[in-house]
Amino acid sequence: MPKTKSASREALVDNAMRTFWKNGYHVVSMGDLVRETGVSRGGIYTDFPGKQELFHACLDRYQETVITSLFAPVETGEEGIEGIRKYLDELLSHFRADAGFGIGCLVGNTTGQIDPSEVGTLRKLQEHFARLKKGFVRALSQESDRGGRLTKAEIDELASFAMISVQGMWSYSRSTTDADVLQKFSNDLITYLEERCRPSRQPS
Amino acid sequence: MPKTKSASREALVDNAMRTFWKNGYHVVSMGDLVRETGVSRGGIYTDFPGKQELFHACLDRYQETVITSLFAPVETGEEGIEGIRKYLDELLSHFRADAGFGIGCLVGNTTGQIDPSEVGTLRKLQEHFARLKKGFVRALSQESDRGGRLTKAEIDELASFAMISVQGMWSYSRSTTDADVLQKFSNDLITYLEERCRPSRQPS
DNA sequence: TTTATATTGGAACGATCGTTCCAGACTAGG
DNA sequence: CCTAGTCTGGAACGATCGTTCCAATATAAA
Repeated sequence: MPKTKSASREALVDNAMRTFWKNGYHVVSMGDLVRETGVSRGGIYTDFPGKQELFHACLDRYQETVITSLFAPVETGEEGIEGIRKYLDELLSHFRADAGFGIGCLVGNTTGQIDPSEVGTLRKLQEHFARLKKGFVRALSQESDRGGRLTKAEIDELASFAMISVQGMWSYSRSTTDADVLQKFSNDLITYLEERCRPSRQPS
Repeated sequence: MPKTKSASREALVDNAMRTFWKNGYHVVSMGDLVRETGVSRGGIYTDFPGKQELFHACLDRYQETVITSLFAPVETGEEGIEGIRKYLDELLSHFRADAGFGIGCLVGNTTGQIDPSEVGTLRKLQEHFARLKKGFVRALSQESDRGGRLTKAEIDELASFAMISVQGMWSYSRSTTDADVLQKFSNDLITYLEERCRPSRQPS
């Protein structure tokens, strides 16, 4: 029983993920996927029951590869807010590498076009946001342990703030070519997080 | 020559706007629009050359009605950051009124599914973001004149930060039913803006 | 009422959608 | 060589898309 799959089959999900990422689920046709992945219609349908299941696999792959890589400084690092800064710097260098309009975040893009009744997709989006928030909680806790005095509730709230703000940054990146604005946004966010974590600040 | 258009024709763009807003441009079919607007196919095509032009009219209507109303405390008020707070409060009450998943911002949702080569649509999105930023610049300038010491560049940067963050808030509102998280986000954003505007804060 | 215009609802068009199917090409082992 | 299993490329399906068209209907002016 020959098991060797062709090279194109190995990259099926990766290439499909990029296509969905750039153009959006509903715009991408099976013909587009055949062209962009180099896999025939028959090949795609032997691996996946349909377009939606392939898309779900792309969302999973997005988590396993893109997010795991980019989010590592926050998710597995030990540097507190500095890890968040490194995460944002990586996002910005990706944007600059595109040299034009960004493609945003696959999950964020999907959020704006999802029917809430598609619970399967919706849950994947929610898991993504929960993952980001958890990472921020982790990094902010490290920072707080280093001398801050934030309560768990305050850390939780601040992590949500960071997650939602970054969501906006990636949404906006799809309609601008100005890397400076995104860079300054990143700087401001880090500034805010640092101020909130520093014990020096005292409300009257 | 009878000029009176039927009541349904008057509301054509309004109802189409809500349908696009909730479900997204590519998901909404002409059949959906006929059902949701109560206007016949023929009627729609006498008023607009096609689906895309109707959508553009919806984006314009969104600016004229929704944004003009919600953004008024920022855009025409004289209350500085307090105007921004009122704007965010209105957004939140709209979200709570939906009692479920929010529908986000029509422009934000479109951002995630637009092909950058559709320059007509893209420019409308950019004009929206520019409008929001301009409003925030206005409100922050009022606040700064009231005793702050921000430079024009700092105000500009802070306005961009607010615009992008709010964008994230609305994107996230489509995948959550938790109004508290959005409320806290709003509070945090206002807190940050106030801190930056207050002259009392001195970097070492 | 008659006449002219506005609007409807639905049939119908070609294009394209997601999906199915399969004859032929390819690959590896005997 | 032959055989068995895998994959391709494209034809073809029914459904639905945006769009066009028009006979029938409703409306308002004369």
